[in-house]
Amino acid sequence: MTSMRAEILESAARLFAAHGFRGTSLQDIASDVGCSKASLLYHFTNKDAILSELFAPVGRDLETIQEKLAPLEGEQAAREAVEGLVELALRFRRQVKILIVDVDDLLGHPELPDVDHATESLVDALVGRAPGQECRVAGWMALVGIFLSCARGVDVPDEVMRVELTRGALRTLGRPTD
Amino acid sequence: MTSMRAEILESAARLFAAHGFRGTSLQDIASDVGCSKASLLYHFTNKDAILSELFAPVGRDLETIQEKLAPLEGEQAAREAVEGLVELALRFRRQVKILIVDVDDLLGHPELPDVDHATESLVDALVGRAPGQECRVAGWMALVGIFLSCARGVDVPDEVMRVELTRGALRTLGRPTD
DNA sequence: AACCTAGCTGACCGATCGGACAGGATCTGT
DNA sequence: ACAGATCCTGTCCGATCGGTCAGCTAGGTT
Repeated sequence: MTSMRAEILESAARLFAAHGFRGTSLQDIASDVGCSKASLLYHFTNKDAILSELFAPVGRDLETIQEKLAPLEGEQAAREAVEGLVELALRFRRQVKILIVDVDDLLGHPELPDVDHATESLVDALVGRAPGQECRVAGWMALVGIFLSCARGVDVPDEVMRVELTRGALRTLGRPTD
Repeated sequence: MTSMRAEILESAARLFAAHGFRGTSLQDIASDVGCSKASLLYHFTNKDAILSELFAPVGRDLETIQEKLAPLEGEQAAREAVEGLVELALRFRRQVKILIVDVDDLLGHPELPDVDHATESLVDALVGRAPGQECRVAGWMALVGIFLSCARGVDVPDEVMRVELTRGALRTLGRPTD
């Protein structure tokens, strides 16, 4: 049997995905795991800590992407940023197994790493160099769409999805796919 | 001064946008309006009714789009569907003034018109005819992105946005823009 | 004056929330 | 056998939730 902590995280991720963070009570998680609510609060200091731990890798990955992106310029930067975000989205889906549902609710959560700001910086870096405001909006669409697609748990093999998302995002950004 | 009902709807829309449906209490709305919580429940039967009224036009518009889409085929259908959704998104932003934040939370709400199913049908009709599954995912991205862009309140003039979104969505769908 | 109605409110309700805490159960090292 | 640590739970708490209800107030009708 896996550890209690892991089970809690797994259940929490699934329930947060299904009903949102605010829509999932500690009792809901405890019932799903099959333990008491107090047991949750033994392993995690509070409800926010559960969410925080689920999102920790996301914050780190976003930082890594930004660091890799910083010295680059132009089309290469855009391409790498998109691929980085796709990578992140895929890992999000495979490993952490949390499916973002009420995205903005989560992003605005004070306990989380500053995903919102990090993403905005990426988008600025990504589409700021593209001609006009058109690509800015389209870029937002694509990037938010990437996360949302993963959030909806679109049932597509990872490899296929990777290519699709990368191409789709680049296409939306007004760049040729190859 | 505008009517009490209108003020409640306006405040509710703004607060739902800022903190989500579950994240906004009746007391929050009442404080924002400057009336008592009981007054809200005099004008609306319950909290769900407020949300329901805010979303009513969306359900009607989606039905209209579907009806117009039904007899069409191929590329024309895709184009019209996208434009219809853009139209909807713009009206969403201008008139209703509600900014969808926790999208899936709202879409899954039992009191709402079946926006989720309607949207899915549209996406199926829209990208089902495109070659392969690639466009399916990309289509999802684009459409969800359209709503999300409006949800984020991207500050772009309507006319510009309309063109951008239409082009962006069509481009993501793998169709030429003109 | 008397009455009715629409709009609104304070007080209250049961349910549920996140969280605190003391203590039971089990295991390990001595 | 004993002690300590680890893991887990039942119980309780204050706060807040959505919602109910009796009643207040002001304006119009008779």
